[in-house]
Amino acid sequence: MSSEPSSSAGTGRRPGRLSRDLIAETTLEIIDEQGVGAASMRAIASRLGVEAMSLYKHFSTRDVLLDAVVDRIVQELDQDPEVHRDATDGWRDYLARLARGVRRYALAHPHAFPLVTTRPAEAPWVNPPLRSLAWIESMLSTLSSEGFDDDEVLFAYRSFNSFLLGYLLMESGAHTLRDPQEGDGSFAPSGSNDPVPGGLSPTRTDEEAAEIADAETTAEKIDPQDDIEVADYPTIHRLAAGLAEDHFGEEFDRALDEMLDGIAGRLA
Amino acid sequence: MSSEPSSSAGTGRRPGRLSRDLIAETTLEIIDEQGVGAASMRAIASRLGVEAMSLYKHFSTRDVLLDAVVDRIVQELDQDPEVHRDATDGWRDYLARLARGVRRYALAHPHAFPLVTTRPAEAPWVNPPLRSLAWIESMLSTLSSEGFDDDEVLFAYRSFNSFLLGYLLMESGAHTLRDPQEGDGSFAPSGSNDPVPGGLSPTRTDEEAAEIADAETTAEKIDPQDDIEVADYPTIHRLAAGLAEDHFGEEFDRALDEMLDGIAGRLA
DNA sequence: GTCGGTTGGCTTACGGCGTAAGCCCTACTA
DNA sequence: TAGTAGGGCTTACGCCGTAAGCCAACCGAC
Repeated sequence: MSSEPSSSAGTGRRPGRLSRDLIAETTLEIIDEQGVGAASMRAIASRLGVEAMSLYKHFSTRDVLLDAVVDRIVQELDQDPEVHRDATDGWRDYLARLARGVRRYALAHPHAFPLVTTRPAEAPWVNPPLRSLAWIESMLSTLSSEGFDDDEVLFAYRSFNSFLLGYLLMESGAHTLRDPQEGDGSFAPSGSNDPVPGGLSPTRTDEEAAEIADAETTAEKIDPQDDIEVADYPTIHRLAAGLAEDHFGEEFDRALDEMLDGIAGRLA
Repeated sequence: MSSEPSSSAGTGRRPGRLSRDLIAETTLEIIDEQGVGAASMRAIASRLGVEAMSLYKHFSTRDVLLDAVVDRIVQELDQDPEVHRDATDGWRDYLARLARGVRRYALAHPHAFPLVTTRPAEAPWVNPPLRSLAWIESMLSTLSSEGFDDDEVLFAYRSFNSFLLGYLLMESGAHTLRDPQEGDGSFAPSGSNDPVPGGLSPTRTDEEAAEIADAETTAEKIDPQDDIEVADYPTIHRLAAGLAEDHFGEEFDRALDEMLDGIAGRLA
């Protein structure tokens, strides 16, 4: 008696409430808020006020659903007014706009970005972070029509992908840290010959791999840089402040420019 | 009566058989063969001839075990004779050797590499693919002693990380594809407005995110490039052969060189 | 030699997961 | 108005990570 906004009475079972889009959107919400691991079929269904098995009427498998979430993220490029579908202002402008669009969606969904980057592709050249045949086609044909020969197109494609992949994974990774936990804040030595005293180590964080801690409220407690053994890692300690600083914004544009220079330099 | 090499009889329960190292090594074996998702506590234990709960005497949690696996991979750098711990032949040689060492371990463990790249870090600057305080210290202090000022060290550190991350994720991703499945080989349109007919879609592949199909024997069946709608993606179709080609080896060295040029160009 | 403690296995059990199978109400179509 | 298909629900299975506790084998002290 309280919640049905639309037509006839409705026992709460009205068909058609669910749809692929609605499910994928809700899943993305959960991932953004609590990480990939929290997006279980039961959790997604429950947020939709529905039983888990109902989702299977729309997605044959959780993997397929996650693929749809990835698609949904990538498709944010279609809505991005800054991103152009063709090179009206030259290939450089086209690629720069595309790159900034990708960065925008990567930063909008830091918990989901590892999904975009690591989910296995259907073919070896359907690369993250584009991951959509339509956008790949757009990029290849645009460069082609800008006078790139085939080798140059392929070189640009691979440069573009690996640059964005690396930069954005680094940047989004820096924002989604492991849960720092309460008690001892010491790190595992990890690099050298570690005898490992006992069972000191972090806690939960993720499940399979790309799952990332909730973080939400972290970001302050991470700085006790005196936790690190100063004697063992003097340079890290000296540069700690610089390492923690976030120049990603400015540096991205500069690095992007250099990557584009590299492409330009390869043109005949 | 058959398998005990060492001391007294042994009912098969002799303590000390298990160790952190042995467990981590076995886990890495399973991951290399069958992907991260296959490395369940029960599966690992069973390969060791032991019950799952016994592993918890050595690792408090599966996550901690996976961290140890990542450490183990990164520590392959320590054994790599091509990688030097200091810049006896200059910083360029040092970084190039380090980069090639990282590439070596990335390609040696393509199923595990996404784990290295996406596992949340303890601090925002403990970046993949180095992920070890000892190696980070080594790199920072080496560059420092080579005359880099602090800003230059940090710039080099970030360039190095993001370059390797992007390039190697692209390369290892190209080798670990989704299971192509038997029946219809058509892709999901994914990019444009896809109405999506029914439930056609791939099968199993992964679990959380970084899990990747077993692949082992794939790599042949991936080429039916006529599956792609030629009309919709003419440029992809035209470039399909080039896209499928693998120049990663040569291109890595060239791209690495350019990245190092970029660092050199930033020096005062 | 015996004996207590510690170590490193094992057993049991719980709740959550993805999902196969099948039911049944509702809404649309003829 | 009957028939049908779609979209929910229920039940159940086998796997997962792991908490709790048990017990044999070893080890150092007497």
